[in-house]
Amino acid sequence: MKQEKKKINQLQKQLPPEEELYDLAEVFKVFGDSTRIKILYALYQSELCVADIGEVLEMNQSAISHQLRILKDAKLVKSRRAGKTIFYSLDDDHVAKILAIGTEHLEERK
Amino acid sequence: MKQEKKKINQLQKQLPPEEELYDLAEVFKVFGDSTRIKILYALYQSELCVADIGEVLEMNQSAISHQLRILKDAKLVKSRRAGKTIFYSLDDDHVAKILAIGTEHLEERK
DNA sequence: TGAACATATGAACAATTGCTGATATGTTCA
DNA sequence: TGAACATATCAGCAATTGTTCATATGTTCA
Repeated sequence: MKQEKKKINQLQKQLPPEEELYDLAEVFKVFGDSTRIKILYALYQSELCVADIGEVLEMNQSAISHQLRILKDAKLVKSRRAGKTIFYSLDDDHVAKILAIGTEHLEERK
Repeated sequence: MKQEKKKINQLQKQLPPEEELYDLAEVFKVFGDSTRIKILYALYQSELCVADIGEVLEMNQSAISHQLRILKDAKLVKSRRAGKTIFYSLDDDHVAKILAIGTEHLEERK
């Protein structure tokens, strides 16, 4: 009993802080939607404006805009304005890495 | 215009197949919940039974069981029975890798 | 300035999700 | 076998999420 409690306590202490785990889950949540995954893959090929992404995914402008906002808040994409148009691109190379490992996992479990 | 259409078409073709992208999103969705992230981190330290996980996370048995089912379906954890008890552990090393890269991403965007 | 265009945002709705409490399944051992 | 224990599953609820439609914001150029 005593030993058991001790073990539980040890494990609890070894967990990263609550807030960090929460943030980590938040990042993955952003990857956890196929529309956003598609956007990320499209941007992996090339910088694109909102309208183009919409055409590639065959979805309306508003839906894309909403998802881009979420991706941007998560720092997965960045944007630059060129006149009326806003171009989006991947923010850092972690994005590609995460996609790659996810794919690897899928491959292996086949 | 013609060029534009062509570019869109190219991008569409370069995207991985719909189903693959969907599956990829499904995997990340599993990582996208803090309860499951906690379970994965706990299991990263040591193989654990359902009751112990419940104590570490301070959550009831039913909730843990449900999440373990989801993790198992996604092949992120595996289980072995020892009498009445069922021990869970991480299924493959991708899990740890994915957690690590996620954390890296969080670090850098601070 | 104001019309045209590109994008962002807000409200609303349907669908999905995580948790709870109750109960079912499976295992041990007296 | 049956009581005790460990885990799994089910139904139901509250909360969250993705999309749509309507509208707002921001930019260009005549």
